[in-house]
Amino acid sequence: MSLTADAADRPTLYKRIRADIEKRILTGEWPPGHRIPFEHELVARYGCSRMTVNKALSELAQADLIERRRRAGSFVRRPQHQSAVLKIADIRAEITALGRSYGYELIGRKLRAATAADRDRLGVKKAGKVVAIACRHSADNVPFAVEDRLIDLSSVPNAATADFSREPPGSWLLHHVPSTEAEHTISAIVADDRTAEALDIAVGAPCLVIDRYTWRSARTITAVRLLYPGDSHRLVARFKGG
Amino acid sequence: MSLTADAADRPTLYKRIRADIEKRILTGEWPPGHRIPFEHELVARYGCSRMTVNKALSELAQADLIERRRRAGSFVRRPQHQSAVLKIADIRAEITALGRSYGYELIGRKLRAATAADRDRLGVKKAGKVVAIACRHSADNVPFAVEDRLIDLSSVPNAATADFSREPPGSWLLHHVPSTEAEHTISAIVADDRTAEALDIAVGAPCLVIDRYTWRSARTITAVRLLYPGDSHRLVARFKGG
DNA sequence: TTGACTTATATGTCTAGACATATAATCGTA
DNA sequence: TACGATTATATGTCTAGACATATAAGTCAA
Repeated sequence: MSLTADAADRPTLYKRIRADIEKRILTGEWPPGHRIPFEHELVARYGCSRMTVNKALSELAQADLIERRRRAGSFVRRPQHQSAVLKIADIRAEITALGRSYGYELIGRKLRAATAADRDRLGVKKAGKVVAIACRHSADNVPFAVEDRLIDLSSVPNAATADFSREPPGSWLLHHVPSTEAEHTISAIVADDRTAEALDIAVGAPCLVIDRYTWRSARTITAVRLLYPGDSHRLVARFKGG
Repeated sequence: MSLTADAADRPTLYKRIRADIEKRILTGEWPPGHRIPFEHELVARYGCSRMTVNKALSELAQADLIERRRRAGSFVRRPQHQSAVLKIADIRAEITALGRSYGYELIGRKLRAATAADRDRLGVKKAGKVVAIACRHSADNVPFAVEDRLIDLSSVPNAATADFSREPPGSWLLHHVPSTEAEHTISAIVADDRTAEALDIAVGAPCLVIDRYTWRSARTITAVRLLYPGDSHRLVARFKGG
């Protein structure tokens, strides 16, 4: 009765159930640890089948807002201790998203047998060939970031002949290597002579550093270090809920 | 037949379907844009009901791995342009997770009517009272981060009388204010005299800066700036899939 | 008190249907 | 050719059941 009669064009039922519960959690009405009603109670309250409330609760569980325990019930999870999520975008996308013009410039490219330092950076043990690339990204013709990259040719042989003078290696890899996993490390340094010159900032000025290490099913692909002027560049992360 | 007879103790069917598809996407066998089999085809292939394959596909859609379009089918989504997720943990948790001892020290606390600068920092227009707190976190008795925080008392009146000499304001807020939203900005600066002294580093040394602005349903709660020694502290972000 | 066994129950998964709905494709018409 | 109406179809949601399974709680004996 409540389904078609007075529903008008509200969201679907399971979404409304999910939103109802989410709201109570987010407002603190149901604090962490609180047991939310059993499925059969929600079935009675909303006058629907169990599959419908189950779908709502499953999605809340997937979003880590609640924890479900057999025989015991479903419980509001305690917040993940002020954790947040930061999106590190592709540089070109980042710049164009700001409505600025993107510029790219290859500084240097070398093909060589991996040195001990290279192997260390890539986290591989065996010797092999690598491409080392240095390049610069700019926004509205102002240096935006300098990139220092190593690509493992044993994983990406095509990279040996790729033309990085026009296409940034990041974009190239994105289009030539299927989905990968990556680990980022963010830190801060002060600019040395070379960095200062490349970024057109003062020696000793602060720089934000992003080190990204990328692999694909246990095979190292690439290691890259990005340097941004620390006072002008900012990474923004938003966090919502639980 | 295939369910109980030869299944042994493999994962449940819908999970297996989801994993099968996910694998093909991640290995590149089904590249971005590829149309994955229709539900009724998967029903035939796995010999199950449509609800089962629907559950698998719905979860893949929720994870942004595929896009579902009515009448057209389900398609592999193109990767989210090298975006990543970074967890910014609570400092105490961060330190104890590293197996180091956590130390906390209140440097200063002031209750005052909000100055123009305070209001700007909190993003509020009306005048009101605020608490300004300066404190320091340490790991194994070595300075780990200095914190400079502003709490809006019109949103959190209790904070006026809270004892921040033993409990860090971050933990206190976590326990006294229900779920909030936050925005983080990460940048780099060089240490000035005061910062250098507080962190026991050299003047001019690089520092990682996290500015966090927290609100709750359109009400500002707190604004905090955390300064970390840039060469020793690192934020690590992992990225998987897509 | 402790440990082993039993039972009750909430969640987990699944089915074989149903109708709703957005939209790609087709067809007819101006 | 271009546009508007129609149709076919894949997904979206939902039902009223079913059995599986982990486990909290109760029971009983050592």
